[in-house]
Amino acid sequence: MNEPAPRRGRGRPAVLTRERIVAAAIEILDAEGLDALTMRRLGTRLGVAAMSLYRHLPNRDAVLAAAVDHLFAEAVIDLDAATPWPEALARFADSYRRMLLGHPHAVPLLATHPVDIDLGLELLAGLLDRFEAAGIPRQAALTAIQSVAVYVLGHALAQVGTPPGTRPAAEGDAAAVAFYDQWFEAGLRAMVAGFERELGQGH
Amino acid sequence: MNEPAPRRGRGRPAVLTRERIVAAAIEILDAEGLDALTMRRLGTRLGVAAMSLYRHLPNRDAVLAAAVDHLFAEAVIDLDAATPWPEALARFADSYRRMLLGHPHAVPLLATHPVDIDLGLELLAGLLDRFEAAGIPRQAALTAIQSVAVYVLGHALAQVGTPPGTRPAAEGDAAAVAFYDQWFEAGLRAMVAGFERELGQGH
DNA sequence: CTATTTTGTGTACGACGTAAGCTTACAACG
DNA sequence: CGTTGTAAGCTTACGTCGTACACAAAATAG
Repeated sequence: MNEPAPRRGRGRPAVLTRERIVAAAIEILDAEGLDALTMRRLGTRLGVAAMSLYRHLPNRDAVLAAAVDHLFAEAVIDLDAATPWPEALARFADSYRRMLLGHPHAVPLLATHPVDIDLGLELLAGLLDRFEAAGIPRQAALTAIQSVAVYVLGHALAQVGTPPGTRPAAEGDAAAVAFYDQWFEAGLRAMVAGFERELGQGH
Repeated sequence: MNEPAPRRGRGRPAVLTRERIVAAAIEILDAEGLDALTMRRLGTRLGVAAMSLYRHLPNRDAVLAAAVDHLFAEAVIDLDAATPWPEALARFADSYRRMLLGHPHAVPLLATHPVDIDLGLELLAGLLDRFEAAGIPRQAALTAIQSVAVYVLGHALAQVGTPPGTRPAAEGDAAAVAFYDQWFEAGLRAMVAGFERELGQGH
């Protein structure tokens, strides 16, 4: 339906692209937050009327979903084929977390709009391979990966959802960041160690 | 500021209460979802004009925050003083998850609006005691508890955020429910086992 | 030049959150 | 009893949102 065949040539030339729209959406998100990401603002930023966006995406929610997919792609890592799965899993967690903290206003979005499932599997293929190489059944591998992913997302939600004025940050940001870093590491270590014990640590 | 002193007697008698409002909000949430929870609808359901609600709560967000606190209180458990902490932790996770799945439309809300911190600590006091009884430092206990809480929330987000038509549910709901149950158990077991190994399982 | 096709625009509608000022229904006091 | 004070609820109104619909503009194909 949308963006069907780019049958080039005919018709008024497009000043808008799905990609340009998504990029602008993420910029607004990062700069001003989710509430500021309105169709009108997005249009203004692209030098276009709000309604023009609807030629490329069916509604606001589709803009958000596209932004989610784009952001998730930022979290991919490439893994040396020699990396054992527990380390690969931890590296994925770090990378995912880094992406989330790099776009704090987008975290509630990622939490609410699950990434497209096929895209997700594609992006995680390299990680899945590390499990397969250790002879771990695909289902068990997916469980471990998803459990970690879910932990990382939940943790990021807690971190960005707590206005930095509140409790645990006695002083400035540095202390709060350290607090969350340590917490993150501890939970991640526990979970990975638990799976390691259950699945055998490879080869 | 709001609901200051219920200096009874004077003035027009109140047909509205904070509690009645919060209860109605949760009913709407459960029945029709977050988007349906508007001030006008909430007013209608209580037989009152939308603006009347503002006598009791400063704005819509306060309604949501109050609903969050109320829901979280549903998840408390009381623990036998003999329960070892790993079991207590797992029971908390189950209880928390049960509450979340009992209010699927509220899950994104819980994800976005962190529960009031003092209320949270109060509700978790019993659980914290189980760690203290095993001689585990408070900070380590909090890390473990919060890690589990964050995992549970993330998992619930994944479960309720995936429209049941999509991938893993080959048949109906039962299969999907079983899928998520098994995943949940596996991740939880891994994390609790990991903390057990790290903290010692309590003399 | 005309027809066709695609993209962007203008206008309009209904719903939202909520600010401001008004009305209503009580208790207290004379 | 009437008057007054006060808290609760109501009416109206404003600005903003997403988006349906009909139209204008800008290119190519014949």
